[in-house]
Amino acid sequence: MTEPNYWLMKSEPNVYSIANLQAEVETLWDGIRNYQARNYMRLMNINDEVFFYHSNCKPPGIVGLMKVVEVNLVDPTQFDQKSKYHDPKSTKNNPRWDCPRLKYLKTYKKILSLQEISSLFKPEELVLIRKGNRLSVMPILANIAERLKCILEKE
DNA sequence: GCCAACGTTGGC
DNA sequence: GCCAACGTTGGC
Repeated sequence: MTEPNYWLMKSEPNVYSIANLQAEVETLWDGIRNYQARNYMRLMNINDEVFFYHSNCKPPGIVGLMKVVEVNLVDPTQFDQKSKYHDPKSTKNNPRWDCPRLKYLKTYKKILSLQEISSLFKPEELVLIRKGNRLSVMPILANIAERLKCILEKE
């Protein structure tokens, strides 16, 4: 089995932050409208671990850890006419968008900034630091995930 | 605000 | 299927 067990997901903290997740404990990771990101979410398994990345803030970086608790749930926002994620082409019988439910595990004491990540890893090791990467969900190889956790958990 | 790197749309 | 035009993400 070469299926990935670790992931990284981006969110803008002014929209949904690690503190919001900590307060909620669990959340449906809805609103993803990119097919590649959706397809990665479809590969997720229960108990996979997910790094929480704050984007579009200063500094951007990894701030916490989550766990997958449910997979392949229909994203309800696609049917919500008031939602910015409403998709008129999606039907109840054939929904286009689905998502996992994620559970809060921890907030790291210190953010691991994109700048630090870029200095510690090579672009071929992490999709995140490849130039122009716009994916909001991406797989992390197990050995890279272990290195990330080591760095994040010390101090 | 700029721009790189895609993704999406729609005419043909 | 091609491709031009346009939209989006997100770091800087």
